[in-house]
Amino acid sequence: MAQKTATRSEPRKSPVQARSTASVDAILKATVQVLLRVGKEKLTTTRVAARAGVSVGTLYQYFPNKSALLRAALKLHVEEILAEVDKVSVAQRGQPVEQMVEALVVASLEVKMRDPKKGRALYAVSSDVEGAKIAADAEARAKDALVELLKSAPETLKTDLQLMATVLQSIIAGVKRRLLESDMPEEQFEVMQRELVLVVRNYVRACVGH
Amino acid sequence: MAQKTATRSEPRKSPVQARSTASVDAILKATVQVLLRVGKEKLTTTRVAARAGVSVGTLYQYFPNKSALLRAALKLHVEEILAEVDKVSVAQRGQPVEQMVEALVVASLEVKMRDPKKGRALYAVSSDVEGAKIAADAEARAKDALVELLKSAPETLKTDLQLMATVLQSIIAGVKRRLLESDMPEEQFEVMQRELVLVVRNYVRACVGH
DNA sequence: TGTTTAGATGAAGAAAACTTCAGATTAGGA
DNA sequence: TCCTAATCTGAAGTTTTCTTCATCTAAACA
Repeated sequence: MAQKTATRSEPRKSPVQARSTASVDAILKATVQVLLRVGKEKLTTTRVAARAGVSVGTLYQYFPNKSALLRAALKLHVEEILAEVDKVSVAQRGQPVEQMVEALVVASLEVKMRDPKKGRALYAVSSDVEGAKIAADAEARAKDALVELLKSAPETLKTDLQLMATVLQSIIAGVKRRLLESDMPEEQFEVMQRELVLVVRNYVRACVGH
Repeated sequence: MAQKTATRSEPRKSPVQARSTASVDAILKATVQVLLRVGKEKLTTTRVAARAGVSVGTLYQYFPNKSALLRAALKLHVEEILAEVDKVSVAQRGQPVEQMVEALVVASLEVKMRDPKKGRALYAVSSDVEGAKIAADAEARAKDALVELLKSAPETLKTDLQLMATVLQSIIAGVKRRLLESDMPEEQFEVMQRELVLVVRNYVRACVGH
């Protein structure tokens, strides 16, 4: 008996020629655009294909189904952000903790705010079970990186680093989301950022064994 | 030409007899249960009706469409939580700020953690455009309440109260979400809560004009 | 230039839900 | 008890979207 719930996840075919790579890129880009314009509910594979300037068939050549397409788009976005924040992590290695977390805050908010609409659109996708897994995975990796970063600090931290990292992540994510959801003016953004910096500085200061 | 996109939002009919009220309640309860068991993607009106022990027709008598049904369920949940947190707000009126925010943190986390699965299930719904509006609305009201609460504090706060309230909300929400999404053991929960209390205490302390 | 392989197409089939409505049931009052 | 209004039922119509596949086009290469 053939398995009924096949639902493959892997791409159906790997692009080898240039034009196919272009197609995949266009499709992924179009996915975000459609998500932005009509929302997840009314996103259809046909619509995505049309926007990408290809036919549905082409889409299905690279993505086994709609769900996989959305997941791919989400993953791409998440990885991009992760890479940016990682960059900051590397740059801050060995610096004083307070400076570290300030840089982290600035970088985290900046990245998200560069394209708030994209963030919001993809955020809807991540609420699916599959999407949540991707987001959780990225968060876990980011946390590991943060722990390593904290380890490199000159100060002795009396709080458990795992815990600290989780708290910092949660706090930053909370503010990030708030900024995303309420599209506030640029000025409000900076005020919030300053405030968040204050919060995390105070927090890590409290974690330093004197 | 008749408008094609009617999509009414209001209930189709108001319950007047006891049995219809019971039906509505059952349907709303069933919605959450189905959401929990099969997720938003596979939630169908028929399935909800079946679980509620009524027929689809009955469901459509009170909810014009699936979307309205989900919205109603979300609203109910949000209002319940809001009411609980409001209760704490009233109780803390006039207390020192640090105590206030501690109570707020405890209450916020406690309420959400009482039924984490329900929270997570409904959270998926709120990512829809309509759902986001409901959540945002509730958050705005909660913020107003928080501002009032802060006003009643004996200390003089040098930071703008609107800003403070927003920051506090964002931070608490961030941790709340983290706790919801990663179902951690009870012990981890308490550690996080303690840490969050530390964070908000430090923050409000910094906001007090000495 | 001819052959082979990768890639693209889109009409059509299949599946899944939503939503309606005409008729059956039940409750409450006269 | 009988009548009316409220409520319930669920099969069937409608719509929507996913997904496939036989066929066509373009690229690579000898």
